[in-house]
Amino acid sequence: MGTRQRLIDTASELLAGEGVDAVTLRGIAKAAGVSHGAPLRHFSGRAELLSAVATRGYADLLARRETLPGNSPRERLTAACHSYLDFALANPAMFELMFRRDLVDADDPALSAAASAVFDTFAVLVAAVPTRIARSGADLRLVAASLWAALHGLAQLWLWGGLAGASFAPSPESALAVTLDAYLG
Amino acid sequence: MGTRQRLIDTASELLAGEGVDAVTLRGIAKAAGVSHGAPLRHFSGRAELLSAVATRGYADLLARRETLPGNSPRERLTAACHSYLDFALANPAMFELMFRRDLVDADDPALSAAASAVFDTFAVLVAAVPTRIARSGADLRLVAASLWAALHGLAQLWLWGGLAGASFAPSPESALAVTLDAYLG
DNA sequence: ACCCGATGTAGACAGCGTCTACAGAAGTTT
DNA sequence: AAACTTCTGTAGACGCTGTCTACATCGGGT
Repeated sequence: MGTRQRLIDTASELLAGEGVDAVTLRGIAKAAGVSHGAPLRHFSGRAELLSAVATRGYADLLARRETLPGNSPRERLTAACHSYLDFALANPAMFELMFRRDLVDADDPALSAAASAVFDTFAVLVAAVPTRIARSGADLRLVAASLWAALHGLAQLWLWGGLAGASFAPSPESALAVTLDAYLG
Repeated sequence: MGTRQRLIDTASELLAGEGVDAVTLRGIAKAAGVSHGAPLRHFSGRAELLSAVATRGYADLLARRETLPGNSPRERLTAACHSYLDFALANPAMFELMFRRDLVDADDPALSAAASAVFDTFAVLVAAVPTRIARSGADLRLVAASLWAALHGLAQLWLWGGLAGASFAPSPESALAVTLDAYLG
């Protein structure tokens, strides 16, 4: 296995184990057993290495779409929504990295392709379900974007800690149920 | 005006003008005309200073709720939703700071109070509107959280750049319209 | 008049990303 | 086979960051 791939693997493990702050070039290099300057032989800088990590994150997220349970399009869509939230809650650091513009090279073609693929497959799932909103004549891509944003905000706010507030303590699933009801009910 | 307040003001201007990366203790100190160690006389560290800045951000966001146009509760709710999105798009750096756990002290009581106030007033607005979902018997606080998350995700994804993708270029307003239709339609 | 806490300054330290100089290994060309 | 070039890794340096400490200064209370 080449050093480049080991750096990506090590960075992924470090990310999952220690959080996004621990993913430093020097820390990755040390964890991978190379000198602090070695990563720059394989990546132009930190952003490029983290982009490779984030790209794998999008790929993992997309892989969950391959085996969605459910017989009807509607069931598969709700399964996809659950899988998005599950991914974020199970891999909070990776999820954060994937949407941190300052840590990642937004112009990386592999990264944006992986991100687009995630959205595109989601849009396909949405288009297959005759939602109430779709019947109103709205652009289906727009509906998909809106629902995706709702999911994303749910994951983000939950990880942020704002939805576990004081007097009322909902579970992520219950909030998701309300969201899905709004769009699909 | 005390040095402490000037530091907060300078940091806010720096944040709005140069982005979240530019908000460094040393940069703020220089822009405020004091030595690099002076901020530590007024704040325990960077997180505490940025928490004060973010707290003002939540206060500004809340202030927009004071003068919402619209005669009916429903109109005021949609106005509040628009104002949330407008705030995020008009103050992207502040919006990012407000939800960056790593930059801010989550245990700061003033900060969490300001954040809670924003959500609470929103929940009040939601409770005043007889949405289709509310009629289904769901917890109104849960509905408010779900709608807030949808708004938040819309703002976040738009600033991230993911919603302005390739073949279809929606405006934030059109996406918001779909979201509002899902919850209120 | 004395003291002491509050405020600000300057210097130091470790850690960070990145650049450069250098060394060896590997492969290619002549 | 020899020479040269490219790839890969190391070590050190630089400027930046947040934070800590030592020192000066100033203002009010005893």
